Amino acid sequence: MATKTKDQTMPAYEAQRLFFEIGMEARRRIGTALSELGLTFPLAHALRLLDPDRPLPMGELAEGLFCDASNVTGIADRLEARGLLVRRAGEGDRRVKMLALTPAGAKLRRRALDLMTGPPAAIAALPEADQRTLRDILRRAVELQS
Amino acid sequence: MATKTKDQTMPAYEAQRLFFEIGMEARRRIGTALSELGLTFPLAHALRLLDPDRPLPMGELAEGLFCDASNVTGIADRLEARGLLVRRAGEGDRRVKMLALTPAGAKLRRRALDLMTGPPAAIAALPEADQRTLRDILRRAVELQS
DNA sequence: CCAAATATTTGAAGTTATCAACTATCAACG
DNA sequence: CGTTGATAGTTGATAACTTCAAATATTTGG
Repeated sequence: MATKTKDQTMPAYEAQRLFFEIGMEARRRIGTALSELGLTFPLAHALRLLDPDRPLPMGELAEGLFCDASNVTGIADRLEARGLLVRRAGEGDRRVKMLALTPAGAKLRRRALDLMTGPPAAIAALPEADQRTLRDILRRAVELQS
Repeated sequence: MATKTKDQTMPAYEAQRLFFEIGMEARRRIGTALSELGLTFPLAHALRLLDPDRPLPMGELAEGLFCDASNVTGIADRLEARGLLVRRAGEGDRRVKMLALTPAGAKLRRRALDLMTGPPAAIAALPEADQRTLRDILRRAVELQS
């Protein structure tokens, strides 16, 4: 009978490899497009997490970015220097500073989001039936991992 | 009749969004695992592109990493300092330097590759039929984009 | 009130990135 | 030949990103 050694030809492995490849390509493409907006990945991810209608404490942004709080200081500095957000005192607790997008920030965020989640790369080329199937499978994958 | 505004509920868009989400999660997971090997993404990608059996000119590594040649100098420096590769003179053309993995480099490369393409994340949790379908669709996506 | 905990900032150090300038080598043409 | 121009790699400057440790300001709880 078959030994339990997971040989690398199993569908999961090839799927993962393809996933990796497509992801790398997408990352390159998005990175190039972002740099044309004057954005880097960290700045773009910060914008992504900043809801234009709901200021976010810096600490929560650090959580969302999975990075040290001290890192967020610099990121907020750069975004603030470009007029994309303002630091506001937290109500009730003057230790916290809320990051609030300016109109310019909200506008740039919209453009960055469109780049990041918008025009599908390899996926757009697929026939619609495949797109639907892919969506369904990825939905299941996301549910299962959580 | 339907206006041609691509509404964001089309399967391609949601599939792309899910793809993005799964990719981000995978990147975090892999980044953490790589750091336990003392590797960063650039170093790991460099290792990935270095075939243990075929030394690579530094310029070609720069192409593969989509970065400036001067960047590769530093990356090669760090890998060389750790005994993972050696610079060898190119045969015939003494301008080029070939990067050749040492046995230690080849060993660490294997471990990094296993992390990067190995244990599938969300995908492993899927039923095998889904994995097969996913693989087939991603294959088509890769073919179509090239 | 005082001590401990929390939110943010600062400073040091290392990695990554790009650009421009430099060195060394090669290739080719007259 | 020998100069001229291209090519491979390095170096130095500058900037962003990252983490850690230390400092500051504020809050919370005993």
